[in-house]
Amino acid sequence: MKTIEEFLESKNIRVTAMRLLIYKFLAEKLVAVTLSDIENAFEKADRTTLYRTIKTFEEKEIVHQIDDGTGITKYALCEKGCNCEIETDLHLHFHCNNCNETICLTEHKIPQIKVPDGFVSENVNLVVKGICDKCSGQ
Amino acid sequence: MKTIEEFLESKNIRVTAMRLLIYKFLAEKLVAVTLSDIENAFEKADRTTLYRTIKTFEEKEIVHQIDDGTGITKYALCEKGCNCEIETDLHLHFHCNNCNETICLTEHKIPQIKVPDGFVSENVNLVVKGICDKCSGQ
DNA sequence: ACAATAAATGCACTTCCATTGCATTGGTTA
DNA sequence: TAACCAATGCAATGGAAGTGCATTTATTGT
Repeated sequence: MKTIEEFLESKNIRVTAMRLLIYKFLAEKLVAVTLSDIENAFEKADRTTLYRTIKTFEEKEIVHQIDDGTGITKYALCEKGCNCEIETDLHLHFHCNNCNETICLTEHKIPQIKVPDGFVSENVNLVVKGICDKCSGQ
Repeated sequence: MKTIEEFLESKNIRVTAMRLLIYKFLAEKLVAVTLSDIENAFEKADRTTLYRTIKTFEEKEIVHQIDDGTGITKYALCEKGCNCEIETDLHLHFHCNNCNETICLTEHKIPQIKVPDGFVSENVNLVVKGICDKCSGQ
């Protein structure tokens, strides 16, 4: 078990206090978060720093971006099993219409999608919307 | 074969010059368009009018909205076979990373997606990204 | 045909998120 | 320790979505 510091360094990400905090915040969250979510969690930090930190994490492939159709970009840590750097690795995101949370269903792989002749598929974005387990249990 | 006027009236949409123009514009396009696309096509018209016209078309279910992950909402006319008013009717959208166009693949239905226990699926958004037939033929 | 009514349009404005430029701070390295 | 480069913070911009209100246009009833 590596420390977070070691992990970040192994990904060529310089370790700073802010980055550690943001990484921990993402790690605690089980759902994808927006920039504003992070902003609200760290009122002291500047929005730009958070933005650029996330972008750095994205470039270094420890975070991936999720477009769940709410119009606001969300981000989540890549987990074991998430090979989002491999374009053909496709997993599912679930957006709850009730609590508005978006969850990575890393273990749910997407079936191969057929496209018409002449089309080349490089990437697939699949978002299922509905009611999540927490909300449906109410 | 109904005229456009008759068609709009059958959907309880009042016919105006602007609406006819916008409808024809959408009908000519084989791809989904953004509000800005429409705006550029009709420089005389106000953006608000275009915006509200599209919203009206959407409400009356002759246009559907597409979220292709570019961050900009696109719209396309519903075609025969597109029953987008039925939430379980799901068809595929293809976004070309080369020409940036988004196409409705109405005839390609989405396979049933399994979600974990406790999750209720109401709606699915599936966008395949890659290279379209026109661009791949180059 | 005309007045009353309702819908459509146009203009101005606001909000929200994403993104960039630039100056400053802070950490690394020669 | 000086020089350098990356990270941070502040300010500002841009783009898209959405709203309020006044005006124009169309519809309806008398």
